[in-house]
Amino acid sequence: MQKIHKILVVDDDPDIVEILRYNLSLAGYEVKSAVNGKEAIKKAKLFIPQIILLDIMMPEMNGIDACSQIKKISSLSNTIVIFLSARNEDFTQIAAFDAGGDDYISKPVKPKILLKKINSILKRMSLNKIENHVIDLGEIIINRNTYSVTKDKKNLRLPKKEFELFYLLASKPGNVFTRDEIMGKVWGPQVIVGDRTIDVHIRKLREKIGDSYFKTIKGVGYKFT
Amino acid sequence: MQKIHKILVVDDDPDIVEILRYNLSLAGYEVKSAVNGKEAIKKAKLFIPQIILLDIMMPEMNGIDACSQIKKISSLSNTIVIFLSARNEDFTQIAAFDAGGDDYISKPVKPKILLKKINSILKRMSLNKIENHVIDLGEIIINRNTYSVTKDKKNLRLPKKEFELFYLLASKPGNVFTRDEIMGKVWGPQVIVGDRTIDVHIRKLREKIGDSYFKTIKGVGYKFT
DNA sequence: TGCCATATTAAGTTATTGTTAATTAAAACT
DNA sequence: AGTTTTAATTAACAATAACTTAATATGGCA
Repeated sequence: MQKIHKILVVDDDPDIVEILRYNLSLAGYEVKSAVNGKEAIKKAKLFIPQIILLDIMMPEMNGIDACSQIKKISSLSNTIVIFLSARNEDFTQIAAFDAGGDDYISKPVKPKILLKKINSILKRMSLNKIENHVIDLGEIIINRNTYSVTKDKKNLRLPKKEFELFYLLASKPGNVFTRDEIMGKVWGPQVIVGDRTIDVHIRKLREKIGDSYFKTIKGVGYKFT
Repeated sequence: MQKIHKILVVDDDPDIVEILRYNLSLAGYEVKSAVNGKEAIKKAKLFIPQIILLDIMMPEMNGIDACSQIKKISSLSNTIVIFLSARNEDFTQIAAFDAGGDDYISKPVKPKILLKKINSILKRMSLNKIENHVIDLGEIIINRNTYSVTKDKKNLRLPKKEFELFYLLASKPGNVFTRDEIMGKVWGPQVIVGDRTIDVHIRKLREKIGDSYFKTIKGVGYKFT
């Protein structure tokens, strides 16, 4: 699964933008650019990059102010801001971090090292996501890739909704999921179904997996143990 | 819930270790140190720090080899390695990233900037974790995620209102909550119930948790101690 | 001592969930 | 496309757990 990562390069110096664009594109990234803070914010909102490389000294709006704004945008909460700047005074660097910046690299930028750094950041970001869609609880194994549940070495097939519900509950054993949470995650934010729908699905799970695994917390929700 | 983060400082120069230890400790981190790669691996396994600050040139085992080893240890999969080195050649930096390093900072290290950087890394790391609504009072643990109360290692289940009431009182041990406050927070601003209702719930808590924990302040309210 | 706030118990009430079966919707097969 | 099969949802009612209240008792404090 080779995901194409997106990078927004922000610098008022077209030469630097070009150098970065060239190197990053060559490395397989999707690159867009902006020439000042204002434009950066506008483009970031649309582009939703994983990484923003942000110069500090720019006309219209400087990088630090831009970063402060960007960090407030919820759709960009997973975006990393890396400052690139020739200004190496301590106070500038500190201001950069205070504005919510994730890293600070001094110019001149060495493309090879920048690439390594970006690579390591992206690696770490995707590590945090659960790649493995398998929940192994010893006697019960839930496999999302095959949509199957194995209990005591016997395989059983669950219909979609039942599976999703089971998968959700089993993702955090012991944790209570409210009906609203379940509704939102299994049925989606739009769908509205009757009150008893969840109950019935729980009932089927209790039938198939075992009564004792599913606990009702009245007035709150359900949990799997 | 102010979590104490752990940092392992690895450098063969005792002066540098001292400077870092001083600054990091002052900033509230728990610091341990090692003088070479071998020792670093051994201590990291036991200490499980969030961050390892790793010098490159050291006797016994250099930082790059140490990092390679560390990155293979599954209990340290959430640990970030930041290289600190005076060797600023490109190939050393690249080797550092290839060894799985997460960042590279050139010496001399400026403590203030290092702290900012560590701060930003930790902030990003803890963003991924779910908030834990847990009140830990030693012998009693109240967990809102699981809606369960553990007393003397025994688990007991409380119905919703009882749980909410207990959770509220235990959120500030020793603090008196007026009946109005309790009403508002447990029952909500709309709901109006009789005066005895609270008493009854307190009674049930005293039954289940222990008489002595719940003190009545006549004419005022209740407190948990 | 007598008042008033709180305790206690049990009974009554409500809210929430469980269950079964029937209905509708969606897939899977000819 | 039409039929069969399977899944999802809803409806109706039952069961139960949780909550509230009423009635009465207790206890602290002026």
